[in-house]
This record gives sequence, C-alpha cells and structure tokens, in this order.
Amino acid sequence: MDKAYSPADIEQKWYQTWESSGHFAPSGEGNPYCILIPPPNVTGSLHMGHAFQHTIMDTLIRYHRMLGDNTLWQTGTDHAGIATQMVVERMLAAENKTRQDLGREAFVEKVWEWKEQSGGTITQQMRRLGNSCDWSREAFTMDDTCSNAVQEVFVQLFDEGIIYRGKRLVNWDPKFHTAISDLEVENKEEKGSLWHFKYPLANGATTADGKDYIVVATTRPETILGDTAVAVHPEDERYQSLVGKTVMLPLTNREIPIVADDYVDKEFGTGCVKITPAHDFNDYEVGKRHNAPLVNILTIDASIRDAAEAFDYKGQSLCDFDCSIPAGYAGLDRLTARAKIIADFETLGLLDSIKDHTLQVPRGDRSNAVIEPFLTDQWYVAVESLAKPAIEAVESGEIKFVPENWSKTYYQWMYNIQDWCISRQLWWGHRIPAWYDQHGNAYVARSEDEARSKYKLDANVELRQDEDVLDTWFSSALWPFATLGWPEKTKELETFVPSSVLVTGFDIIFFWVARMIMMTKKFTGEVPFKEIYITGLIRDEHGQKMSKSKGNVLDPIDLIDGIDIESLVAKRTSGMMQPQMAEKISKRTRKEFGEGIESFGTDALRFTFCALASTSRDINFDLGRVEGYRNFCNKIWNAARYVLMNTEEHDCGQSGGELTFSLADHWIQSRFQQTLQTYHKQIKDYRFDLASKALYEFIWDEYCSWYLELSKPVLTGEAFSDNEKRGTRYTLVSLLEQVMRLAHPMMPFITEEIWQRVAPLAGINGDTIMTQSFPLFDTNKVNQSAVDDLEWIKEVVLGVRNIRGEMNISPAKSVPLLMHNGSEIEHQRLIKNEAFLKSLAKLESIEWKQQGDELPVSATALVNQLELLIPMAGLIDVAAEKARLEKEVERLNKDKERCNAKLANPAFVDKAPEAVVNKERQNLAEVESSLAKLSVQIEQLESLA
RNA sequence: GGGCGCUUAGCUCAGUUGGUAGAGCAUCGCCCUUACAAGGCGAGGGUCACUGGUUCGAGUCCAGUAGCGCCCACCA
Repeated sequence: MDKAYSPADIEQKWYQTWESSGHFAPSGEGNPYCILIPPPNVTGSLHMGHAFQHTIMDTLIRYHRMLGDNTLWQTGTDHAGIATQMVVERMLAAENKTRQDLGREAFVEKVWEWKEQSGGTITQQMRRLGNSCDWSREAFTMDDTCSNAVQEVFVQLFDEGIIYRGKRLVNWDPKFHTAISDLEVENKEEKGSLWHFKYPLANGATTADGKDYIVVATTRPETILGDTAVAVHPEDERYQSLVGKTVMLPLTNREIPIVADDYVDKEFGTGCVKITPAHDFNDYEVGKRHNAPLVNILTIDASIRDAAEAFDYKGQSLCDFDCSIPAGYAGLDRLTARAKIIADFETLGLLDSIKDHTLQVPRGDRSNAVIEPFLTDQWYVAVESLAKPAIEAVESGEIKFVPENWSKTYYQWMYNIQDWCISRQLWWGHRIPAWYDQHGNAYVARSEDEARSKYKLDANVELRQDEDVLDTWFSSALWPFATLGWPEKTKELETFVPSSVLVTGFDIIFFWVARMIMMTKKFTGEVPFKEIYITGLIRDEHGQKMSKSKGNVLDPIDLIDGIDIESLVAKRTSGMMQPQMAEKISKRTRKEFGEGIESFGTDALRFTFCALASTSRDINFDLGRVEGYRNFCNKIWNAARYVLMNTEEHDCGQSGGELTFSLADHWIQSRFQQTLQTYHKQIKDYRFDLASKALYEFIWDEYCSWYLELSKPVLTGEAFSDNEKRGTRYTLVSLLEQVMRLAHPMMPFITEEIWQRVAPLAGINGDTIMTQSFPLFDTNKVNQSAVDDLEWIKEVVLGVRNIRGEMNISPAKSVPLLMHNGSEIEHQRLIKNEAFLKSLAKLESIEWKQQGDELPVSATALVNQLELLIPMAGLIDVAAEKARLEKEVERLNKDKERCNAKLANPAFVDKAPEAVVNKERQNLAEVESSLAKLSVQIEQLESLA
C-alpha cells in the first residue's frame, strides 16, 4: 500500500465493479426499503445541494442494504419544462433563430436532441459520488410510463370535476409568454413611486369639501386605461356622498362608477382606489362584487393592445362596452405607456403628486420578468378535496416530518391552499389531453379517438388538440407511483408504496412534497413516504447563497478531483450575466484559494456532508472541514497499512488457533460496541452529524490513538505468548474489518478497498463489502471492567505525557516512574498491564511505593488519589516544575471554591438529589486531598531551591 | 401583517429528561519515535447576544429586548 491515501486510484474502479455487479437493484428479499430521488433537471449538472442530499440518501440506502432490507433507490430525472426550454431557446438565439422559426415539432425534436446530448452529465456525476441507485430503473418524467400516468391522472381528475378550465386572472410571464403558478412568483421589495392622479367627477358632482375631482393613488399608472370603477370605504365620511356617482376617467373619457367596498383602507393613500379588474387580483375581487367589467388592455408581451377587450365575470365578451384605447398608446411597452400616462395627466393638470414608495414587485422565478395579472383561459386543479387527506396524513402521524417543525410550514400552506394553475404556454412538456371543436368546446380523453367515442362526436367534427403543456410539477407530483409502473398493478407498486423516506430541501415542500402527498393519496390510497427528512440548504462558508453572480459556487466534482486556480477562476467568471463582476470575483477567488483546490476524494466530501448534516436550516459549507476529513481518510488508510503490515503472512487466528485477549483487546471491542449503539440510534434519528462524529472519534481517538499503540508492545514484546499475539492480531483485523463495514455507507470507496484486503485475514469471504451484513450492537460484547481498567491506564499515560510535554522531556528519553498512595485495585492494574504503561508512556521502569516509603524529589501528576512521580535527578527544571504545579493548584482551588460554595448553601444540600450532593462532597474531598499532595510537592521543590 | 429559525472559542459548528462548556480548522511549544508531518505529544483560548423569571442549580425551561436570516400574505 502507498504511504498516502490516493482516492483517484480506486474510486472509479470500484464504482464500475459495483454497477456491473447488479447489487444496486433490490435484492428481492427482506423488508422493503425505498427512497425516491428528487429528480434533478435532466439537462442540469450536479451542484452542492444535490451532492449533499444524494450523500444522505446513499448513506441510508447502503446502510439498509447491508441490514438485509429489500432496498430500492429509485432514480431518474425531470424534464423541467421552462428551465430546459429556456436553455434550448438560448442556444437557438445564438444562431439568431427563435422557436417559432422552427415550429413546434422541430423545436421539441431539438429539445430531445439536447436531452440526449447533455442528459448524461448529471447521472455521470452522481456515479462519481458513489450513488448506488438502481440505474436499471432510471426514469424520466417524459418517458412513456410517466406520460401514460400523467394522461391517466389528468383524465380521471377531469372526469371527477377536479380539473377544470376557466377564464381568470393568472400570473402571466410576459417574457416567456406563459401562465405560471402562484409558487413560481417571487415577490421582491423594490423602490417605486405612488402616483396621485385627479379623476374629475362627472355630471357636476362635488366632494364634501367642494372639489370637482377625487384623487386616486396608484403604483401602476398604465393600468388606468383598464379602470372600470373607483372604490372608497363605505364608512369613509369624505366620500360617502359620492358613492353611486361617477367619475370621468381621463384620457379614455369613460364614465366609471364610484363604489363602496370595505376592501379599501381609509388610512392608505387618499382612501380612493382605482379598480382595474383585469390587471390586479384584488381589483378582480372588488370588481366582481360590483360587476365592473374586466377590461384587458395588455398583449401577451405586456404592451398596450391596439384595441382593449371587455369581459364579464363568466368570461363572456362584452362587445358593447366602450373601452377603446386612446390615440398614441397602442403598441407601447407598459413602462413607456406608464411614462406617457404620467406626462399626459400632467399636461391635463390632473397629476396631483408623486410620492416615493417601496412596493412588492412580482417577478417570475425563472425569467425574473415583472409578472402581470392577465386574463386568460387556463386549466386548474381544484385542490381542496385533495388537500384534506394530505393534511390528515401528516396530522395523524402517518407521515412524519424530520425535523418535526417543518410540519407547521406544511400546514400553513395547506390550510390556505389555492387552486393550482397547471397549464403552461410552452412547447416542452406533457401536452394537455384535451381537444376542441370549432366552437371551443373542450373534450378530455386519452387520445383524439377516445375523445370522439367518449363524447360521441361525429367523424366529421374537426378536433384540434390543446396547444398547452402541463406544469412540470404536475408530472413530478406523480413520481412516487408513476416510476413504479402505475396505473398497471405492478409488483414494485405493491412493494415500494409507500416509500420509506423522502430526503429533500424545504424550498420544495410546496412545489413538490405537498403535491406528491395529494396525488399519491388520491391515486393509490397510500401515502408516498412515511418520513420526510428535510435537509438544510448548502451555503458558502459565510452563509451566503452559492450563486453564479456572487462567484462563490463550488462544484462538488472539483472538491473530489481538485482544480487549479486558473481553471477555477475561468469557471467562475465565464458566461456571467454581469461581466463587470468578473474582476472582483477573480480577485476574491485567487485570494481565497491560492493555488487552487486540492483533490480531496469522494469519501472525504461525503463524510463532510454527513458531518455537516445537523438540524439547522442553513448549512455553511466550510472547506476546512473537507480537508480535515480528507486527513481522516488518510488516517484510516494508514491504520489499515499498519494492521496489514502486522497481520499479513501471520496467523491471525482466522483458521482456529487459540486466542488470548489482552485488556486492550477487550477494551476496544467494548468501545466498538458502544460506538455501534450510538451510530444506529443517530441514523434512526437522521442525525448524520452525530453518527459521523461517533465514527470519527472511535476510529481516530480510540482505535488509532490508543488501540494501535497498545497493540505494539504485544506484537513486539517477548513477554507475550503466541496466543496473546494471535489474540491481538485477531482483534486488529477483526475490528478493522468491522469498522470498514460500519464506515461503508458514508465512505464507500476507501472502505471497499481496505475491506478487500483485510476481510480474508478476518476469515471473511465475499465479492464486495456493499452486500456484507452491517455490524449490530451486542450488549454481551461490552466488558465494563475492561473499559474501567483501560481508562485508568489512559489517565496514567496522560499524566506522564503532561509532565513530559510541560517539562520539555524529549519523547525519545525513557524515564522511571514511581506510583505512590495507590489503591489495591490500581496495584493489580499495574501488575497486569505494566507493559502497556511502559510502552505508551515510554517508561524505563515502574515502581510501586507503599505509604511511608522514602520518595525522591520528583515531578508529580495525580490520577485521583494515586501520585505519579518522575524523579527529577538532574533532568528537570525545578522552577518549571514548580510553575506547573502552581498552575494546577490554582485550577484546583477554583474547583474547591465552587464546591464549597455549593455545599455551604443549605438549599442545595436540602433540595438537590442526594446523588448530586454526594458527588459534590466527593469532589470536594478529592480536590482537597489533591491540593494537600501538591502543596507537599511544592514545599519539597522549594527546599531544593 | 402572519409564521419559522438563528445568535456558544479567531472561523465553521455540536451540546440529546436542567447538574462543573465540546469538536474540526486556526494559534503557541516540543518532536521526522519504522501506520500516518494529510502525523504525534503537550498547551492556550468562551461573563454560551442582552434583560428578567422559574429552580438548590439555566447554554439547556419561560417571558421580553436587540441583531441577523428565511417562508407565506391582496394594502392601491
């Protein structure tokens, strides 16, 4: 074995072996255990969030596979409607083409080509991470099985009246020319103005204070062209007399009513609100109550139409309603129109005032364009009947959120859930299975033929399929059962619904989690998963969101393979939306990374993710941690090297020789069991941070730092018998082999590599560690007296090391040790374990001194009542030793004060549990005794000086 | 406006029925001792954001304050 662990040498090799072995597929035996991957965008690439969540999922999957469960990690990718279409349109734009140039069919063909070409990127990257998902079942949300499920669900929901079509206001994205759902709108606070305009009262009416106009305030002056009412609060005394009267809407010369509606806030603005039902969600509701017509003034680009259209609230066109667009406005972009409106009002003397105002601006989450409420025909899911069972599933505990608190977020949304707009005016996605006749009547069926027979349509009725596609999340919502073959009654459906746990981020609880619960409940009667483990979101080390524009993105593959600084800078500064940031990002990147990023390997990265997976909602990714865990991998590697060097070509008892176990052997076995107990518990609680910590501490602090050192005197010492040597060799290989199995789910590669070499020495045969059984906790293997005895040895060794360290005694120099004032138990421990003490503390001799024996001047350490004495005989600096002891005295005095204060408090002695009080008394006694001993030592040193 | 979360060592974070504060990285000192310098040994470093309450005892429970952050929501 090489002296340093080199992950690049082994990772790819093992992954290929595993994948071709077929072990990623369910074994068909044992309890079902299933995780559904949140399908990443098929044309995307792996980011830190994926890598994190996939690590968690793979750890669970490997763990359960080794526990003997029938384990399925259902993998696949999402067609990601808007995102993917955007990418391909951008590529076309580079050739000065639009999708319209190609036409629908050719464009969709192009997207499929792009999918074929780039669709493998993320799945290849997942392989680099070691993900053991069942690739043979890899699904895609646009493949035949999924499409079939989508169609089936749509038709069934339509037939039940849960899916309906309606003309309503939707969130319209004027850049992509499509409707989007409420969830895809991000409200951002932006600075704007509140314009105050005068609306002249019609027919000679006047306000209470004699004015012939009222003032309305608006943040969107361009919508004035669509105003069909002005609203005031019914109890607003300023305007009460005007209710029922009219104003003459400037520019359009349309007479519109003043209505009373308690939606209006008297305190805000002027207390008069212009009502534009076709371009504002609130105004729609107000307008509906007062039957104010809907006047649509915008085109799909959010420019002013040539001619406005008026509708009533049933979607019927109001041909007679006069809503002509004033001259000079047609075709203007909404912002240009806004400026013109303001200018025209000013010219007319109707601009009252302009005030600064911050407002919530709705923007599309993909396009970042300002979203317009827009009157269109769309398909909706009436979610109420679906939401109820979905809420109950969580309330009853059938589905459990981890951490539990996220259920509150879930409820909050579910209790207020709105109908879901599912149609999108895109080309890439599931085409809506609806056909229209010439009159616009819609027929929903699985195919045109079925539509004809289902609705008894004559053969000569011309039918045209709906042009729209479904929201991507519609097909994602079916993921838990569509991927398993629904609506066919497959064995997989039977076995793996509900799945065991969903691992995902809180950012898609509404988009995805809630909708999966609704749809899966509806169509299978089961919940989609029993637990939902919500992970934190990965941020950079200062808590900033990783983003291209901030230039702080880390690519998980770069952490695995390493990257030089020039490539990293190039990656971070290429293709920027704001090229002027490149300089700054380059500078910061160079400062932060110097030469670049080292290669840490997959296992180190995976272990880091596990170690960072605490319950917090944001996870700051600290590169220092990866480095630390890379070192951990190296530690494991070298421990294995040591074990193999001392066991290969030796009898390790694997074929039956007699074994005698040392105290150290019993101890490490016991500590391993305790580690197992912790690990199992923490994994059950999804505390990967604590599980990984238990693993780390056992391997580094116990197995390496103590046990391997304790094995040295046994293996090399002449005083040890063959049986004892064999016992220790057996323990070395057996523990290492078990530890590799324990660590495998988190660190699959290094554990496989080492296991392959060590397993035969432990008498175990198998093709791969990934199908070996996972070690289970066995209380019978815990030997508490061995643990106690070894703790004593550790304390003695630490005491001597402290003296050595502080007194600057060379680690190469052997020293004699005297033990004084020890108990009989300690004497026995010494007799049995002298070799361990001598070896670990580098002692030339150990002498047991009785009470009253003469003692030389020494450096001293205390282990409870036992005094450890290293005779000073010319090798120790008296002043330094005195200073060291005084520091100790100071520390003990503080303890003593605290103990005294507590015990002097009668309330403490009376009310605290007896055990606590006794413990405090015992502490005090020990501290006092220690202090007494130290003061004797100090006096002795002073007498020398 | 409603809901949620965070504040512990220089940095990134643990702290599980309340019982004398922990890790990694960073810092300081000594060591290339044949598993490992990506290492070993030793050391230093914290009024647990603030205020009050409950309690014999609070990082931990309760109330409030400040700062930071997230989500939802129709104030023109």
